[in-house]
Amino acid sequence: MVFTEPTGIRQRNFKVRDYHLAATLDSGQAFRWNPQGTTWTGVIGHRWVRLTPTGAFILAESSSEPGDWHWLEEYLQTRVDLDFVLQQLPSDPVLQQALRTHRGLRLLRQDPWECLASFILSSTKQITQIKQIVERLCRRYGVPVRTPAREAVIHAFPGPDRLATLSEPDLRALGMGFRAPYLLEAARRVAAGRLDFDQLRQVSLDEARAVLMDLPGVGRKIADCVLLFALGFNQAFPVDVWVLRALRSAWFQNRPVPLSQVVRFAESHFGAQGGYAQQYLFHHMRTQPAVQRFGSLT
DNA sequence: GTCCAGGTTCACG
DNA sequence: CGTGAACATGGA
Repeated sequence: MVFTEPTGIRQRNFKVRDYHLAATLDSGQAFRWNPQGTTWTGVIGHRWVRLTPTGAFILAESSSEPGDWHWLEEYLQTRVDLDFVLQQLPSDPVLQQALRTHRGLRLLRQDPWECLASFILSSTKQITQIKQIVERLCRRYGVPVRTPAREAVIHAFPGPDRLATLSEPDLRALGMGFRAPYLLEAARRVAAGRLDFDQLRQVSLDEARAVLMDLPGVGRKIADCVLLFALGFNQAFPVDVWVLRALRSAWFQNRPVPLSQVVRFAESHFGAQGGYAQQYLFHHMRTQPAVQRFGSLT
């Protein structure tokens, strides 16, 4: 069912099962979604998008010609059978607690360039600050996106070709500090075709990770974020400070285990769909008061 | 004013 | 190879 409103907005209802839109869009995977009540507004590619969960559906609105809407199903991963995925995860009580609490949280499938650039900017930044700096970058260097009447102007994420023309001072002027040269080099490498995301999808996890980690400012954690949130490597398990805390606390009895050992453990222990486990644990750590995070276990 | 943030790099021992 | 400090900036 597709129809057009007088304002030029195209709408479509997507039937979904087990889809927690708020948790998905607000769990630190993507940084450009803003809530107004239960409605979320953002940009996917060059399209303004508004999403509203309504029972068994997600109402999607776009101001640009949406075509068959496949781009949105791909982004939201609405076709993924969540039960099939989650049943592959270990039965550890702590993990199961997080799965129950945030049932319906999904991994998105984002644009690799936007994902890489955003996470280069994420290092030692709070999520609110990451959103701010990404927004500043889009407003300054992204092209305006077609928006419905009365809606605020919004910009697409600037492509690598655009950022590659800038200088380090240009980027530092946006307040990204020591991350500026990292972002610039990434943009240049992608713009020049020396980093090809389509190629990364064809190789093994280890090979793709090595290519990403060859970028300055991209270590294991940021590489795993891109592998998981954009390239479809569901085994990738980014370990940041929050997930590190969760793992040390629940799987290592709070012993000061080295980060490298925790990382090694995580990827083998959580298996082929470990990335989903990681995202549930991360969101759980960030949303639950410390005392009730893991039920009676801590 | 202090502490810390979805880390990475580099210089040590 | 494991550890610790430096790196910019600003929110809480």
